[in-house]
Amino acid sequence: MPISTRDQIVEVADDLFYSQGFDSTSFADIAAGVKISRGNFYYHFKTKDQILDAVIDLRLAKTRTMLDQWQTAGTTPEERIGCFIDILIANKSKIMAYGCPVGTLCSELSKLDHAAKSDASRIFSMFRDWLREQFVALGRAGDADELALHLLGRSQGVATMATAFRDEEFVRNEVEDMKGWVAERAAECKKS
Amino acid sequence: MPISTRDQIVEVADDLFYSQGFDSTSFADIAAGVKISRGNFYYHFKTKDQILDAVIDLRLAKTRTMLDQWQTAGTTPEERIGCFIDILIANKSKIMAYGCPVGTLCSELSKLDHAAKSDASRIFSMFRDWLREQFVALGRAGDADELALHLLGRSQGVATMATAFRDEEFVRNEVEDMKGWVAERAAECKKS
DNA sequence: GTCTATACCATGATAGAC
DNA sequence: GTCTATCATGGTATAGAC
Repeated sequence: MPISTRDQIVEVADDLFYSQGFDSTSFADIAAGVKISRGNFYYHFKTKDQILDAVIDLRLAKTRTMLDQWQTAGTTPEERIGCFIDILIANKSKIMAYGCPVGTLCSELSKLDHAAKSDASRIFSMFRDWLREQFVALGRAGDADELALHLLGRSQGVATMATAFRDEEFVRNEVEDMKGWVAERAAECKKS
Repeated sequence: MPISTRDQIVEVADDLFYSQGFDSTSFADIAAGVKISRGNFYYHFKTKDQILDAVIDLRLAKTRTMLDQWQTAGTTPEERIGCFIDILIANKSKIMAYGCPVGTLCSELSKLDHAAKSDASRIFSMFRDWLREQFVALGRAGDADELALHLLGRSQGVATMATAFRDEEFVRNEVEDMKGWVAERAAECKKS
């Protein structure tokens, strides 16, 4: 089954919104990426905001798929949380160039005071909810959400610093430190 | 002494680049903020990049002043590091709306692949160097730079999450946690 | 569903009067 | 140093032929 033009547009827009930012990506950029005319473009999407909505939906779906994969990839909650932490390594190059796709989109939409900013933060919520479940499974039902937010925040911080300093060693160190932190939370729990 | 038009332009541009982003702030926006015509504007700055350079210089100077104040405001390294952590509380409202001025500018300029992106990261370096000195003074000469980067990263993560979730309690919790972390680093040191 | 052509506006930037 | 007037470009968006 060939990929529909609409889906191609959303895929290209997804990439460009990440690498160039939402505001500075023009319809012409996207049309050129899909190799269609601008007129054809408008047949599929009437406004730029509609493309943004579609891109956010795509990212939500991709995130869902990824979380489901991690759910089966790891045999313990600690391993599954490790899958989350490891995306900083797996996507290192892109993160050093463009930051975290979720964090930078949320920040940009906040500055633009864009209507879709709460939709974008739902991608974060998806990670947050999944991480919270993992911490609950780890036996930390009491502070699972707090721990989830903390870890999400730390990964964001690493991404921002990686973009500013382009320091691979820092990323690796922080990833190890975060994994150690998770192990400590797990150990604290068994103790009590 | 009245403030020069040039300085007013840079001050207004600084605010707007923070609240709206660099790319989506137009010359018209800045001119309107200073209440001058666009023609007058071009007398002072020929290109948008020149204003960005001036804004980055202003932010470097403001950061320098702030760091010098903290240097005398705190009597111990731990207290001085506390001053850094407390900006998350002091600027909470703006951070929830627009993120960290340094982090979001670096991220935006990276996506735009702008020539000034390395200049912007020099603001981060200024914080990093100052924090490193504090950790050295705390007796952590061996891993001072690593600890400085870690703390800088954590503050960035808190800022990004604060923008996405607008959760004041999260910010307060993280601030307390970061201060506890600094106290632990100090204690580890006295022990050995 | 895809194209060309085009309207319209905001923006970065310039020229020249005062 | 400040203004008005103006230009060129590029971006969003629409109309209509194929």
